[in-house]
Amino acid sequence: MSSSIHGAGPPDGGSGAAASGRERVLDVATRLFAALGYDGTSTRLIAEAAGLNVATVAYHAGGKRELYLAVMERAHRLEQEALAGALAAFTPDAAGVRALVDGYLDFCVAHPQVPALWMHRWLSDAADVADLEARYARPLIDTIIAAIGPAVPAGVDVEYAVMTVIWVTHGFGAGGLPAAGGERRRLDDPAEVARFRAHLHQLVERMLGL
Amino acid sequence: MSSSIHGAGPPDGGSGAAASGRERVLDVATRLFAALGYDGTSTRLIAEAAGLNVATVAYHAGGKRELYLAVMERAHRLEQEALAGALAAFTPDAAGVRALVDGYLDFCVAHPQVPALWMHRWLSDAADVADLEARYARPLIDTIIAAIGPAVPAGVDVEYAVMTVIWVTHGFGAGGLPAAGGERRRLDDPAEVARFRAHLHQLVERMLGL
DNA sequence: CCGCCTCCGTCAATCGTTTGATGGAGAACG
DNA sequence: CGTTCTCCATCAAACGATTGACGGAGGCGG
Repeated sequence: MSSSIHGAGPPDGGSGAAASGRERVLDVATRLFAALGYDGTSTRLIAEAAGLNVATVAYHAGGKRELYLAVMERAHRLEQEALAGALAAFTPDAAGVRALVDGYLDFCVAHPQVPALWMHRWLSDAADVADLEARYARPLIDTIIAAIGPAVPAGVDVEYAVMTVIWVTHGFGAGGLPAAGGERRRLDDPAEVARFRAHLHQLVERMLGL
Repeated sequence: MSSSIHGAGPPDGGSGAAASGRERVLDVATRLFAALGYDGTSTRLIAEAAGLNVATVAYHAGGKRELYLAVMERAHRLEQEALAGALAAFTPDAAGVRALVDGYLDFCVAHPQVPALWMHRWLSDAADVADLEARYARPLIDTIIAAIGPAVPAGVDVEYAVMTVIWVTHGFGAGGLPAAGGERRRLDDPAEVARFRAHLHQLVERMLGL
């Protein structure tokens, strides 16, 4: 009976309005889920961070699980669009691969929650999360493989090569380089990003023999 | 003490060893924390899986947080000892680096919870976890850097090169290669491990120019 | 007897969710 | 015009369930 609430739902289709209502809930939830994980984030915390009541969050999101899946879905779609844009100008040579890798790193810098969300999903065994992976992550990987295939010489495992770039980029984006004092150097430090970018360039070039 | 920690003991692959008391609690908690994360694991679930009462778990472990830190500490020490053993026979050349990488992958195969525990720690911002990282993870990284330094040519970022191997290996160990159906191919599939090993060999050789 | 281990019962706190009610923005109607 | 009615978004309060933790009692080998 209560699930009809989501069906009638927020009519805020136009993205012109300021972040309010469901949009604000989604934004706050994205940040919290990325930082604390699913189990570590409570609906009350989301509500408090959004300046709303617990019931209002449930009203807009339909429930914690639905909210989490909506957050993941939006993040994946964002990533998908960024990749599509980068692939539109792709050429199967060294420069093209470098631009593609650069684009993905830029995307992670612009949307720092994505690597963390992906990593949390990575550690989950839930069925609905696996479904999300089959519908978004796997096609994304396949798209990249199909595109860069012509630029990769024989003898290289293209699938694991793509996964290598993703794993390394997400490792840096979500965790960063652990420094001596216990702090981390990651996406919010431009100098560190530049250093990692140089490493990533060299890594991809040598891995693919370009 | 800690006889089962050393390599001579059971490879803790999964068959419930008949350890009792604190040892059993630690084993069960390791498996659950790795699979479900800290927030996703309840003390009652640990107790049930260990065939003990909730209060008994608390008696042996002192509390959930202490139990988690003890699990992490033991896992890190395990890793540290494995690394020390591998570094004892290390030679600063291509064969030595390959053997080192092989040894770490073997360790992750023998102790499949470690990559997942690492990844969960990677995503945490807790102070005691950061302390754990400063006391174990960072020294481990530094040890590897100091050892392989002579084998790495100029122009390669040794720190990120080491992190690359760790990120990729843990990415494969904890998450695996996402297949089309939503399932994953990871450490429990020997054929997939062999395929990943080949990729890892090639990756390290080319990355380091060996 | 004591010391170690285990369990039962219970606690306050927090979890995700639901309910009933409130105020406001429009549409419908007179 | 004013009045009435209907949504929509929000809230305070409470629900049952579960969380981590604790005190105290019982068993048991010494």
